[in-house]
Amino acid sequence: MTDEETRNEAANESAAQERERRVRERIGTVEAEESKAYFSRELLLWYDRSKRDLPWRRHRDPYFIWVSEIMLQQTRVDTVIPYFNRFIERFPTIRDLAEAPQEDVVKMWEGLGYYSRARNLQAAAQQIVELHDGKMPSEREHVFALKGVGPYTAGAILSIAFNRPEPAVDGNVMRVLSRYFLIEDDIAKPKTRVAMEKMIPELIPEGRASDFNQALMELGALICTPKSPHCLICPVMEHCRGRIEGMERDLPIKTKAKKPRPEQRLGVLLEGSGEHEGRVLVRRRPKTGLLAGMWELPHIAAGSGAEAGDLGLDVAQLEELLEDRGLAWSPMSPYLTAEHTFSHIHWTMRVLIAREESETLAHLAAESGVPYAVAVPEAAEAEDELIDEETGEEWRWISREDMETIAFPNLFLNILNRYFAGESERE
DNA sequence: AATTCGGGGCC
DNA sequence: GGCCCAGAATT
Repeated sequence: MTDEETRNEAANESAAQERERRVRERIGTVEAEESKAYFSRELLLWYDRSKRDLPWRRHRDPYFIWVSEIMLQQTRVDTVIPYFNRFIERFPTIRDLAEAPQEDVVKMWEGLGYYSRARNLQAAAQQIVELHDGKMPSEREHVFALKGVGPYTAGAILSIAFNRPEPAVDGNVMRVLSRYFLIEDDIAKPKTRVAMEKMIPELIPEGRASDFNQALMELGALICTPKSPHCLICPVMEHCRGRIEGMERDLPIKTKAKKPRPEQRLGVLLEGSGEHEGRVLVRRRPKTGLLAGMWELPHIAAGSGAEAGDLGLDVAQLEELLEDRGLAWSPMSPYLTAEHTFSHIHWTMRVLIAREESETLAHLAAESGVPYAVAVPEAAEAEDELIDEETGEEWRWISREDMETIAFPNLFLNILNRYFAGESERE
């Protein structure tokens, strides 16, 4: 074999390898394309026969879609359904929502959590009335400009209500995509969501954006569930790389959240007497921060640092809070202890109970040396309502009937409902 | 990019 | 008891 022949041979060889590489690449591409087309096709077929009958799916009213999507943020479908029905009954149109008192809107949200969602929802309704004649806009920038509407919700409204081929990537979608395409990026990172949003438009079949995005989430909710996905009945299991590689239980990859920091709180349920008979003292939280603007029983941060565990010091501090309001009361006794976990804080709430004493009785008791009248306010100007315009903090004596109009977070809602129901559970 | 916003259901 | 959920706003 001459040198030239050898070179030709080598050239042919490398050309053949090159052809084969291209063929493989093409097959890979074809497989990838078929895998995508298969995914979209089978997912839609499955959705058409399996979709749930949900209240907001009975009409394609952008207002209903919008309200449902806000409620569904970090919240399960089963939890949302009764809230959605009550909300739409109370506020049937965007204009009704825009014109309602804010307390009514928050009251309808009571127990759902993330209460800024309710305030933002109403603020956005007012935006829509002012800027869009009370009708939900269908342009991306206008939808995105609404308060409380981020990348997911904007995409959900545009695709579900207006059938626009926009991505609506939530936790469900990231879980499904990470398994089907075996994507090992950390879904806790924003850039992973952005990358997945880029994948969506080419997966959406022509004219089926609304159904496709809902189908993706429906699959995540019903089949491709977090812990043990139901691969055997999954409509796209044949080409799911996560399942094929045996990785379905390891995906998606998500860095762990920190656990909530513990906080001890000491609260008081003060029963009114005299003109406050049958009422209970409550306080409205500042309009920013945790549980902003919600009502609660008065409470303080208890035992931190060196004084941890010294209930006496905590009680003294709690009493000072009431004295500042010009109040007097009979001795406090343990009432109950409740736990409550937020996403970033864990409360252990000890609640004491006491009965209001009129100023006169308190004075008399003090003068006569009766031991249980523990506080005599110097400047007793106990008004029924005290409002701090600066912070939004407010105090009020409320009756059982007031429970129907002012909004409490679940922790206090449960305590007060039990109290007004007449149960007397003591520690 | 990290933290702050609730609450409940499930394993 | 940890994890997750049809996330957005703020820092």
